[in-house]
Amino acid sequence: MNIENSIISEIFKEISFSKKEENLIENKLKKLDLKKGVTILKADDKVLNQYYVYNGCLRTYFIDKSGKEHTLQFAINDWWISDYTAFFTTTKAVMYIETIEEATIYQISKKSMEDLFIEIPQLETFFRKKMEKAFASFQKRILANLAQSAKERYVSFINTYPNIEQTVKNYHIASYLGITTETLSRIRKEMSLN
Amino acid sequence: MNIENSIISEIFKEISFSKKEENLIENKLKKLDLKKGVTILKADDKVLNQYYVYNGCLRTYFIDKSGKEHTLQFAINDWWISDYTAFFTTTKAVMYIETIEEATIYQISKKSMEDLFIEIPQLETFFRKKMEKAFASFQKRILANLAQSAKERYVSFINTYPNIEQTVKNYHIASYLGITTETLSRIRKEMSLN
DNA sequence: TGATTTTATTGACATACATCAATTTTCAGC
DNA sequence: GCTGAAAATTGATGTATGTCAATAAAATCA
Repeated sequence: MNIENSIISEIFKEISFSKKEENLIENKLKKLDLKKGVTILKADDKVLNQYYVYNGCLRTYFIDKSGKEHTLQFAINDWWISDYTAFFTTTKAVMYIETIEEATIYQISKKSMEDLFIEIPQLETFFRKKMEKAFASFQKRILANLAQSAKERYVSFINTYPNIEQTVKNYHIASYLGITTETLSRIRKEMSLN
Repeated sequence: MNIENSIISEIFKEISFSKKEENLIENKLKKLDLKKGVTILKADDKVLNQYYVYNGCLRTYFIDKSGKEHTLQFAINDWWISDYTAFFTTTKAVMYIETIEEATIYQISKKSMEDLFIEIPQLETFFRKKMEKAFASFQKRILANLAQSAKERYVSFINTYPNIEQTVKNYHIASYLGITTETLSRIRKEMSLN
């Protein structure tokens, strides 16, 4: 088993492929080694790819009309990342994607995915299930925004991503939670007192 | 073509089925005629089904620990509705679903869907694409909550659902936008002055 | 290691929105 | 059309979080 095949079985660990299928997939994946602070997608770009994070950390963010950044998602090992709205609807990106630390990712194009879905139907099921999970986590996030205070959201954030504070800046977390860095700082202080 | 088949071609209008396939689907769908104010799903219920809204209006909402309701979604003609997080993960509901006005809906179970996906692969594609759209609208909603004021969110709400104000109560809209009815009332007043 | 830049913290004050209580308006059922 | 209940509005006031400015701490790099 060569390196690429072991990656394939790592990415799609739920599925076992024939040698032929593995080769098919292998030809569609492109490995990218990225330094910290690299932007791989900008607003208005065409969104042709999604990315599998092998290691490192990336984030997607949105810049609103007043110039403020809002983090939609962090992606670490074994997560998929893209501007999915644009990716699915074949419209232009509204999001930016950047590496927060050095990262190795695998790129796959929409076209390749559609081809693969025809050749290997289990892949469609695989991505449908990934989508279902991502959908569920977005739902949870919407409910959290509606029902919880900034402090409560911060607490569930650090429970959900226990090690992420070593990697990401406070202003990334604040922009994910929908608060300012000052407010986050005050919440952290208050928590450290109790 | 009997009544049921015309419903099937209405629900799955993008797909053309063989007679045999139509019969397969027909046997999995159950029609429900519901009065206004009927709850079809409660928190802690097992979520075995999703529902296609033929007409009328429903909403899914969440009750937080302080007893407040938060509307996640409205569903009108040609929308699918369920507590998807629970539906996908086969866990218990956290959401409630109720009719806001008289409605006709079609129920399909998770088990039936899985069976149908094997028999009719285009159905898996159909639902994957529905899921992608729903995912995109959730993403939009998260970004709106992060980036927009209550007034801006209200304006985009009435643009997205232009006729819904005739059907739903202000407190439904407020609970969808994450504000109180009083604040919504003040926003409406302010808008009527300009 | 020290210099410089980036990030985080703190304080004073502003503001959007919530809360509570009192009306007013709308709606449903008779 | 009348009556009571539900929904919406309004006013007074409270609070969580934002904004702006200053400083402190941490990270980067020559």
